[in-house]
Amino acid sequence: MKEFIKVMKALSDPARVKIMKMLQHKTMCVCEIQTALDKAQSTTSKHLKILEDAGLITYQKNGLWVNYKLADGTQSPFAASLISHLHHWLEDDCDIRELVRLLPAIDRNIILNRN
Amino acid sequence: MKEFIKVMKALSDPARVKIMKMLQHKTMCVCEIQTALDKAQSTTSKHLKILEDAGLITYQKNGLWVNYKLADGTQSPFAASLISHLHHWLEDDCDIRELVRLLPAIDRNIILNRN
DNA sequence: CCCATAAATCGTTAAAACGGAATATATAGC
DNA sequence: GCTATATATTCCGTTTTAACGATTTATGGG
Repeated sequence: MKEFIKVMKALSDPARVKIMKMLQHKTMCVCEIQTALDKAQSTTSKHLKILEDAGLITYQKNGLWVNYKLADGTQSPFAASLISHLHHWLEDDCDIRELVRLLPAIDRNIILNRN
Repeated sequence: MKEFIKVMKALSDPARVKIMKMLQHKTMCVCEIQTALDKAQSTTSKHLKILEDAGLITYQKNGLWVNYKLADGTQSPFAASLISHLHHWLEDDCDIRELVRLLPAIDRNIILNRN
């Protein structure tokens, strides 16, 4: 039950759902996600931790960057099921469409003014 | 998005999940649900309203009684999907098993000391 | 070793959620 | 219309959640 509640709670916040939908399209680092959500860095980091604790996302460190991606669902059958449903859910949601449209422009090198 | 969040939030509370799992076995009135959950009447009533707003349950009035049952999911595709998954999810959860085991003994007439 | 920097954690505040007691509403029986 | 009663709503205290700024941690480069 606790595991189930954890997954549901994780997906009960619009910002976290947006993160899931973005990661469906590409792996992203914290600063990219932060930019896309237009939230503080600490806030973004906390959302990511909640999703990770629920088994919905995983990360891979690469130097200073931490790259987040969708989990494969092996940690939790509930997470697995919801990850796969989310792939087709909210595809025509207005906010999500706009977010996805802007995704290609969100790049760590552009955000941090580098080439 | 709002509709999706509403469904997820509704299923983010153990008491509400328990209600869903009980209604999977039988239609129940508020006082029966209240007894099973061991919560105050107002608390129970509020949980039911949240589930109903999310399109997860419906009710039918019969005199003074209000009989709640699982929704058919026509109101929301998210609700529909989660209702059907819940049927097999948490079947071996300890608390749920115990709750279901006690279900046959939970009857409005017994609760209210009649017959 | 020191500096720069991406991300995580801590401290605090405001808003929302959960709980129960008390009250209001609605229906059945007389 | 009056009473009894099952449920809904209101009020209020407590806990949880989300947000941000500030600080800490961890890694790479000089």
